[in-house]
Amino acid sequence: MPELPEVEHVARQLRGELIGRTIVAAHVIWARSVQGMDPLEFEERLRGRTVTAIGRRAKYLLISLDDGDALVIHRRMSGNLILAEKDAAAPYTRVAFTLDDGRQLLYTDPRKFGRLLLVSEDTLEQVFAALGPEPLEADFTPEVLEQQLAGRDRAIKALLLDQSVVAGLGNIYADEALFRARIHPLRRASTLTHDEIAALYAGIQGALRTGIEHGGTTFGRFRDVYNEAGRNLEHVEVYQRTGQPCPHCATPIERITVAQRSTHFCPTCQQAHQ
DNA sequence: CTATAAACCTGCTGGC
DNA sequence: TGCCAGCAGGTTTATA
Repeated sequence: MPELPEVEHVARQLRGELIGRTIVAAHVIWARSVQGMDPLEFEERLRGRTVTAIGRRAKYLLISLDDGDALVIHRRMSGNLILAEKDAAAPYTRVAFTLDDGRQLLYTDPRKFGRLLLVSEDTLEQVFAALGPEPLEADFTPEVLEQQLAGRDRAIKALLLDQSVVAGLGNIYADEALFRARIHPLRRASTLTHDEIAALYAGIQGALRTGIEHGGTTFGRFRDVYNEAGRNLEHVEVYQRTGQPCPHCATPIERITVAQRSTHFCPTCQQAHQ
């Protein structure tokens, strides 16, 4: 669920709420939500730490701490970070942090797929080693995208979901980016023209920026730090709009399966062969 | 390199 | 109304 825009939105909210706050206590309720460390050690190392910065890499949220460690959170399918009052409870809370102002930061996750890691700053590089370029950073250019796709013979939709090709796209924004670029999701990457890749580049950035602008896309469970849904669903053009008219040509949107993921596209605007 | 399946989990939806 | 199969935004690992 949380793709780059949803993580970015929450990162921006937390930046205003968490920097300078001290974690008075951490409480792990579902042990497997903590990766690579005993939950007791996780709780101990977090106690008394002050938040110095909030960052994001791909779909990972980073909470930097005053001892040089970073709390890294990947919410996978159903994780949410919610700010709550002192004694408030949220359903499916897996890890709870008590802050020095009395409030709590609750990690909720019905499906238990999400993971929290506590790592030293110099270990971060390893955690992110397999990630491709950050699509909204200045060093991501159409040329970089072209290079990432060069010689690849897979369906373009599958490659957009591959975090080592471009980091941060998920099923929603991959479909949206392809629609914006008018590229059929099953096109082999190696058949894309220079111009099509340029259009795809613009589509990726446009879809992500629109998502961030509207506080992320809530389809199902995504909530922000204030437990509010994202507003981007009404700005989505093809995702989950099977049978509805294409916003560009009114042809009904179709749904197929690509790389085992539901995929939505306009059969008129996104032709299999240009 | 590519493709596919399964695993990790629970909740929701649609069909009967 | 009740039950059950199938599906869900992600990633990793195994197998072919």
